Amino acid sequence: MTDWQTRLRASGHRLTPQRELVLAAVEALGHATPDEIYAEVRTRSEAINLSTVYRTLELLDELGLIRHAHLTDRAPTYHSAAGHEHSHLVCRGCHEVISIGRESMEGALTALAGAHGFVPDYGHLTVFGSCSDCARKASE
Amino acid sequence: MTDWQTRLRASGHRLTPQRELVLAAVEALGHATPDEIYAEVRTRSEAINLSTVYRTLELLDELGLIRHAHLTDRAPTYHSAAGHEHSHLVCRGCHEVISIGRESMEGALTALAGAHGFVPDYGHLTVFGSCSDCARKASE
DNA sequence: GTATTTGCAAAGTTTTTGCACGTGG
DNA sequence: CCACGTGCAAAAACTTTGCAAATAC
Repeated sequence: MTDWQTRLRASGHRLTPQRELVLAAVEALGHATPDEIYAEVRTRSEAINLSTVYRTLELLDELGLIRHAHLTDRAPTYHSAAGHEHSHLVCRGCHEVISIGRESMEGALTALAGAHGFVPDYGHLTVFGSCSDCARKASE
Repeated sequence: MTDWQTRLRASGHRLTPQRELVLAAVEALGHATPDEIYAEVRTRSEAINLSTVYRTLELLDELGLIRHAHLTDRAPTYHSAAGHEHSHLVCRGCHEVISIGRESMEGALTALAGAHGFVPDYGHLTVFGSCSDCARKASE
């Protein structure tokens, strides 16, 4: 039995095809909105509804099997929690997304956060700004 | 003529009572959602519509007269750009908001961001996590 | 068998848009 | 005057919810 199956059962939830499909779609897509995940699942099977996608994402997020971050000012995006935990730098100009390993971001923020007794959620952290190209264009 | 009036005119926009009211409400409220700003303005005058609040907030944000950040997973909140630029630490447990001066956050992130040629928007940055109280409760 | 989960449809929330009227410069 | 801005109402985008039928275990 794989880890996600174990975790679902251990928390008193059931293994359903829909949950497996949603989890697979999130892992396949990298960073995706609920709508994109729904579309991806639909290409593989008709057997799912958008509300189920929302409910499933919420559940998988609670269980820590996936994570979400806010890569735009609007929709949340979900990604696998299987890989390394990471933060994001997002360019407002070109929407480039740079992933930063947790260790790097933790190294940068630990002292500041610690001074306030605060424990950051690195996997959820998104820093908006400008990438080098867009910063250069803006200053010209 | 005050600064905000100058900036509006200089960018080819007009001085209207609605814009003055929205700006005053944002400065009075600290951190507020569009809805809260609308409610605040309504207590002072009937002469405004919710769509105008949205359009005005967008304009004032573009002009740099106000700023917005995401203090919850949902609604954006607007605040004055007149005070010192700052980032936020937000506790997921109790929703406490800790403001961090730009200099402190910049000190923490400069090296990391610079390594990627990235220029962070400190005034928009929100770090979610747990405050000391909630972190302690969670670990018990 | 039965408690959980899903599909469906409907409603809720938040934000945007088109257009005629109003108004600042 | 007249281009810009506003109110209004409608729609769009996104998410949640109630309930009966389906299903994991």
